[in-house]
This record gives sequence, C-alpha cells and structure tokens, in this order.
Amino acid sequence: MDDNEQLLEFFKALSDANRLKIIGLLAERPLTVEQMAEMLHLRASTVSNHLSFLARVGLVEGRSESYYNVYSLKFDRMDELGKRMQMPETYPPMASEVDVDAYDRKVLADYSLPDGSLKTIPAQRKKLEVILRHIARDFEPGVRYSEKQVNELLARYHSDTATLRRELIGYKLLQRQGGGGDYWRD
Amino acid sequence: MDDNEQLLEFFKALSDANRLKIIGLLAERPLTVEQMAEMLHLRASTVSNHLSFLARVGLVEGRSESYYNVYSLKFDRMDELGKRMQMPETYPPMASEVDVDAYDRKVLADYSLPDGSLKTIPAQRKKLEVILRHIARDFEPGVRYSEKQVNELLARYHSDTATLRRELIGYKLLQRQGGGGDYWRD
DNA sequence: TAATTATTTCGATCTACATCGAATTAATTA
DNA sequence: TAATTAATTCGATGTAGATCGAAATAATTA
Repeated sequence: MDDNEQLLEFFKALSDANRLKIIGLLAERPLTVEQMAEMLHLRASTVSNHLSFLARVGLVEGRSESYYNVYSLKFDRMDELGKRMQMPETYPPMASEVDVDAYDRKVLADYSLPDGSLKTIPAQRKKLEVILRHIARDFEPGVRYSEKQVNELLARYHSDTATLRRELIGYKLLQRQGGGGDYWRD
Repeated sequence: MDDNEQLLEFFKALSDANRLKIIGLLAERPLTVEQMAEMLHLRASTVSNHLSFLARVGLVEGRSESYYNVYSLKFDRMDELGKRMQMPETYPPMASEVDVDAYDRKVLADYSLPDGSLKTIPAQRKKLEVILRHIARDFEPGVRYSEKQVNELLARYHSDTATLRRELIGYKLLQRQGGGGDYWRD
C-alpha cells in the first residue's frame, strides 16, 4: 500500500459518524467493545468491525485484559496525520497517477487533421494555448530563426502564419528581437 | 451545522479517491472542470459534483473566468483541519451526544431485582465496579458511618455485606480509619 | 466439565453515494 | 440571431459499506 492509498484509508476511517464517536469516547478513557456498543446503541459485532477498521490504519490499539479487549486511542497517529495535512508537499503526489496530459491531447486531437495540420485556429484562450504550446515545441530552444523559417514551420499547421506568429509572441512562447530581427524560443 | 457534523463532512469530503486526486491536481495549479474531467477520465458532471462537495466544506473555491469556472485549492482550510487534529481537546466533544451511562444502566438492570437488591454479586471486575459505584452513592460524602450503619445500608443490596464492604474498600470507594474505626466516603 | 460471557467472523440486507447521460442554463463565438 | 461550449442539475443505476443476526472462537466462571 503506497502513501496515497494509506491517506485515503485514513480519511475513510474518519468519515463515519459512529467511528468519530468511538474516537471521542476513547479520547477520554480506554473501553471494551461491549461498553462502546451499549453507549452507541449498536451491536457488538458492528463496533468490532469499526474498531478493526480503526486499528488497521493505526488509530486505535486493543490489548487483551483478562477476557475483555480494551481499546485505546493512539493520539500520536492523529497528530501525525494532522502534521502531514499541514505540509504542502503532501498534496501533489495524490495526483501522481492522474493522466495530466489528457486534456491537451484531446484538444490537439479535436483540432488536428490526419496530416497534423489544424482544422482551425481555436478562438478560446484555453484551447489556443494548448495548440500554441504544441507548435512551439518545433522550435529548438536557443536556435535563431529568420521570419522566413518561422513561416515555413508554421505553415505546416495553418495558412494564417501571421496569426500563429503573433499569438506565439503574445503568449511568450516565442521571443523576437526588437525591430524585425530573428525569433527564438527560450 | 455544529462542530462535530462539520468535522464529519470534512473527512467525508476527503474519503474518495477521485476527490483526493482533484485536490492533488489543484495543489499544482487552478483548473477548469473540463480539464479535470479529461485528466481523471470522468464526466464533467461527476467532477462538478465532486467540486461542489469540496466547495461546500471550503476546501476549494471556484471563480468564473470568461466562461470557464476555474477552481483552486484553499490550502489554509487544510492547514486549519490539520491543526485541529493535533489538539487533544478536539476529540472528547465528538462523543458529546453519546449515551455514556448506557453500559452502567444495563449492568445495573441485569443484576437488580425489582426491589433494588442484587440477584448476585458480579464476579467480573468490570461489572462489580459498576455495582459498587452505584451502592457507594448511598453514602453521603464526608459523613462518618459505624460498621453497624454500613452493614444496614449494604444489606438492602445483598446479605453478604462483608464482601460488599471489603470490595468497596478495595476499590477505594469507601475509606476506613485504621483499626476498626468508622467508614466514610470522600 | 458445562454454562456463561466477550469478541470476532461471516453472510445477508439495506442505505448512501459515485457515476453516468440527458436536460438545462449561461456565456461565447460564428 | 443561431450554433457551440462549459458547467450545473436531475433522475437512474450500480456498487461500496454500515448494520445486523447467527455462528464460531476463546476465555472465565460455576
């Protein structure tokens, strides 16, 4: 079980009203299954299930005392989770298995013809940016291109090379030396 | 909505794999509903539902930008929850609505005859303690009782007053002055 | 040893909710 | 203005999980 699944299990353990009540009770003093069952008006089997869930994620601990099972709260575990939630670096990994390029791929597919050229130049900012970032990758970083070379590259996508060139500059994906000079990508 | 329900809603909001992924994505940068839907391979309506859940508990915030809804993560909220989980005083109130005396009442009922006397003296520590605490309430705190008076009071519960008396002392519910003196309850 | 008690496990049931598709609303573009 | 697009709402469906009762287990008491 990786970090993300563990975090999820943690929150699932805390996402039930009766389990929160159990934690509240155990915060005061250790209790047996039967005691909690009576207090919560639940069957012992139900409480036992809740406790094994909480124990699985390390939030409670049961010790066998004579022939009762006495459960107690492991506060450090809660503290640990609280700390983790306060660290910014906790969150990005939660999206690690997400297909973050899916939207860009879809936009690209929606606007591209089989030969790789564009059906139209998107009017919507969000989509235009995706297309422009795609086109910009054709320019080698650091290399200088003349306007003629730029137009040749852009013509593979759309005949309106002037618009593409202007937008690439506008979105700062392409740089131009002041006054009709060369173009380059950073 | 009181504090406990709010805490529960909070954890429920975090107890779904896709909602955690959304939080992970928004931790990197704000996104629109459609972008997230593509990334997660979910329908926009599903993502929209998740976002309104997260927004309801204040974890994300959506602003209308041209005609997109751009959502972003409210990290302070997460921080706030993390802090709260680290404070010991957070937990006891979660059990505030719990019927904490239910177990004692049940034990008492199980061992009592209609006239209030005991069927038997429980052999199990946990139950004996409940019965003894109940009996101890008949003694006024601070008042001194002779052994004769003590036996009279205990006889209302069980003929084996010697055992009851000994156990009350053992559990420190009744005090005795060293060497055959009077008894009292603190 | 037999009966009682506390707990857990298992199978069944019922509810909550994640997801989807269709309809609706609102904004934008053609 | 008509068509497109993004987002939300709503009703239907399927699944996960909370709860229960019964059976199994284990320890204790009579």
